[in-house]
Amino acid sequence: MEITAKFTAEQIAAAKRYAAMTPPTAIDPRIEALVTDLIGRVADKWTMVILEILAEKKTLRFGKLAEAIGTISQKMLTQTLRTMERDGLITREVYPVVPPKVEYQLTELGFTLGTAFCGVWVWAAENLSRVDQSRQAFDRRTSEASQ
Amino acid sequence: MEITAKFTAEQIAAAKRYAAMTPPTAIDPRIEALVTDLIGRVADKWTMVILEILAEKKTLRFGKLAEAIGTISQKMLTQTLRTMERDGLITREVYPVVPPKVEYQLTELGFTLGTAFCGVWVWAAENLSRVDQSRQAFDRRTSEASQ
DNA sequence: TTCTATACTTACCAAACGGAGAGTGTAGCC
DNA sequence: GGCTACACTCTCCGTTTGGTAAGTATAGAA
Repeated sequence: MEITAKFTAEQIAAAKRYAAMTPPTAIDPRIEALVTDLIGRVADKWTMVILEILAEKKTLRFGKLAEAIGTISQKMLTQTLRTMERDGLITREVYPVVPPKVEYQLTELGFTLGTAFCGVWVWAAENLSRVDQSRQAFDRRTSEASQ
Repeated sequence: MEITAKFTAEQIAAAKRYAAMTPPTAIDPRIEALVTDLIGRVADKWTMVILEILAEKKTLRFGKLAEAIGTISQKMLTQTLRTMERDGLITREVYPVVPPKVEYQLTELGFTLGTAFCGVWVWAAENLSRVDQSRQAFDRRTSEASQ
């Protein structure tokens, strides 16, 4: 699988270890709510993309990051980076020069989150065509049904 | 401006191993876009919760599912379930009785996705307090800075 | 003096999200 | 005849999201 080249063998092994664990049952609902909330914030499109790019490129300036992502607006990039910094996923180093220079890096926390997401990424890559086929079949069924 | 938190020697070593093991790879951007898109759709709050509940309870009717989730609106539940069915994550079995009876189950695809997400779930549970501390520190820093 | 580079920041606006609440269909019970 | 159960389905409407475009700050080059 091509996509797995993005991750180290180590990361993939870690993801598989996680995956082998049975999902936790009976959990304190307050904790559960917090975890769900955290996942909700962390699991958005741009956060994942940035996590992935920074895992690969190590250190990037704002502009280079924007370039690497390709389609993101400045506003969203700033916003996402700020949130990630607040959550402790990345570090933001400002050089007091003109024109400004700011470098972003993953923290260890960000790195481990990337590792955890690795499992989802691999799943998505492996099952892309299956999902696609399922969607097509579904759409065919529903359009027939509506006639 | 605050400057970076430093990595431990261990983390730096890990990062170096990681760097050594990860040659820059070129992935078909179309595949990448599709995967990102797929993850984006699949990684939303309700999908994850439903995945989790169905993994545990195996088979549930619409009403019981709503009850198990607790806070979801009918509209969102219907919508999320329909999308998941389209993506091949769940099956929807309709019994032609009155009043209606509909049962939902995970497919194998849905089950494996739940498994993949388990890693993120575990990460979130393990790092909840670290993220929380990071946020508090960040908020303290920024409120100081704005005075 | 004017222009350039860079990382934002702000204002504005359209689209999407998502909740509340009412409506739908119908077999069987009272 | 009227009521109930269940799984939707639809409408209205406030909130959130996210894009575009313009503005900010300032050292150094031309």
